[in-house]
Amino acid sequence: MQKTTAAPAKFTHVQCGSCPIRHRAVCARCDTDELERLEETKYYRSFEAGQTIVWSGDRMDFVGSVVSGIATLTQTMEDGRRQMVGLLLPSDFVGRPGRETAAYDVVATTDLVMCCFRKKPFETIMLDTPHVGQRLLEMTLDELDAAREWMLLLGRKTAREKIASLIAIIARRDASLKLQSSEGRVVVDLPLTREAMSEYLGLTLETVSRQISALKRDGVIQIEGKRHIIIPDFDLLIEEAGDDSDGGFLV
Amino acid sequence: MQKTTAAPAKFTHVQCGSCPIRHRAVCARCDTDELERLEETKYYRSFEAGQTIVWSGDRMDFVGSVVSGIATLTQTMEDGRRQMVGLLLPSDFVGRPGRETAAYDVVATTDLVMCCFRKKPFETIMLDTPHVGQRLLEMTLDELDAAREWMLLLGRKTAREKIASLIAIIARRDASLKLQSSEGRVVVDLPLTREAMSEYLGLTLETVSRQISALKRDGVIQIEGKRHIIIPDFDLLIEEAGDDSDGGFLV
DNA sequence: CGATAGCCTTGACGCAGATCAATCCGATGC
DNA sequence: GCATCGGATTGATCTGCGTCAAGGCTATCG
Repeated sequence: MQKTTAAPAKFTHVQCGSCPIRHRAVCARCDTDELERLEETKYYRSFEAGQTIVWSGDRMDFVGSVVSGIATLTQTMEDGRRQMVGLLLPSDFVGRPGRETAAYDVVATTDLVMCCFRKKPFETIMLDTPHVGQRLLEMTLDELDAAREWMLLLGRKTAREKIASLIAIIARRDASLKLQSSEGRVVVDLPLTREAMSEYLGLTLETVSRQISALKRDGVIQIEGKRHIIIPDFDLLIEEAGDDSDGGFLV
Repeated sequence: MQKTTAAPAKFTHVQCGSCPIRHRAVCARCDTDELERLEETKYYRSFEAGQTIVWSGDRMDFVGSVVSGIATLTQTMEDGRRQMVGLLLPSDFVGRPGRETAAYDVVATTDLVMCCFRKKPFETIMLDTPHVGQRLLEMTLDELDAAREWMLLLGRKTAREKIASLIAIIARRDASLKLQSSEGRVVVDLPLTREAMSEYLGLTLETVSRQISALKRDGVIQIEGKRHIIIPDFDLLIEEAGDDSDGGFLV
């Protein structure tokens, strides 16, 4: 057993880059064997596009993070109205330590790979290894900020603004993963169906479709096929989104 | 200097019952002097109804929790549209450790007392004293759940359902503080103006007013004055709220 | 090749909630 | 007493988005 000492090293103990554990790379305080214990319980799971990972209310005995693909968290009312409340892109975390059952439907909207830990051992590690909890707190605070931005969108934005916002959000997340902006012009592949977009935005899918057509007609975006979108002027899109958050492409 | 040992004791080191520190009561691992260091930086602040505590974007060098009164977090778009994104009742926490400036307008909607800590020392304590971070993680996860419930409300509920939901939410929070339910019949004092309610719900204040009148007309609620509400049958209110979450009065 | 299925688009129409405007009610001050 | 002011109510009208319905595009399969 050895202590890792001193300066932040470019060193990732856990190969999967998306886990909260990743943060160890800049933590000089944790024992290797604590992470090793966690490693033991780690496993990967794959899901097909459209597959439901857990239903709201069902037992959920793992936590984990998305390695590749897209998943969504969705709430459903008795009469079937659905609202997406979480969009999980690669590196996002799912699962609440300390909760037995899922609070939302978790659905893979594309083919998906997740990196999972069984919940019990994960909770133990969290208690023993402060920086894991600290990392998780950071991530949760980020989620909360995103949720609040999302609330503004749901409560006050028009359909057109909602669509523009969603495209911008995905473009930004996309770019922060695989840097590809070339001054103003940005390209995105929407990873969501029109229906999924409508569940994200609190609209119907017809309205989503109409507004996308409108943005296209007005030259704010160009479309190839159904999902491939070219944004000639990102600042213009941001303007359409009615966003007061700083308009830069990379925040 | 002494270690607190062994079993969870009914013991609150910090008199203010609302701090994240409160959790120490059931933590056997922290040094008293760590908390004492924190105590040193603790101070109380009072605000008058209507006073803005910080503006979005301004420097915010403290964190803290509400002791008494109500505060709100609100986002504003350039053209003035406003959406509330946080409702802070007694015991709720404000402020993100690690962030320099406020991300939202924080406004006292009633006379308010807050228990504050300067941010820097608080962050230090958080690093040194794991259970404080753990408690904060729990609280943040609760906030996130609340935000997601709120998103369902904003995205999919009708005006009538939104009003019923808000009344139920406040009644529940109220009751969990000062137990006062008497089987079915519940009494609440709304701590918000119609305008604040409209900012919470993503509606106009006229619609709020109309829907409250409608619920009154239909016997779902009774009203004395402007703000004092009697709910003859809480289950009926829950039904009006379209809530799938378990309908019990105390969750 | 045509048939089926999933996803998307477009049109016609109706309604929930926004907007604009007038009035009311209770508290506070002179 | 009356005037003022902030909050709340109520009415009349307008409109953005939902609803219902028809049809198009592309991929997959027989």
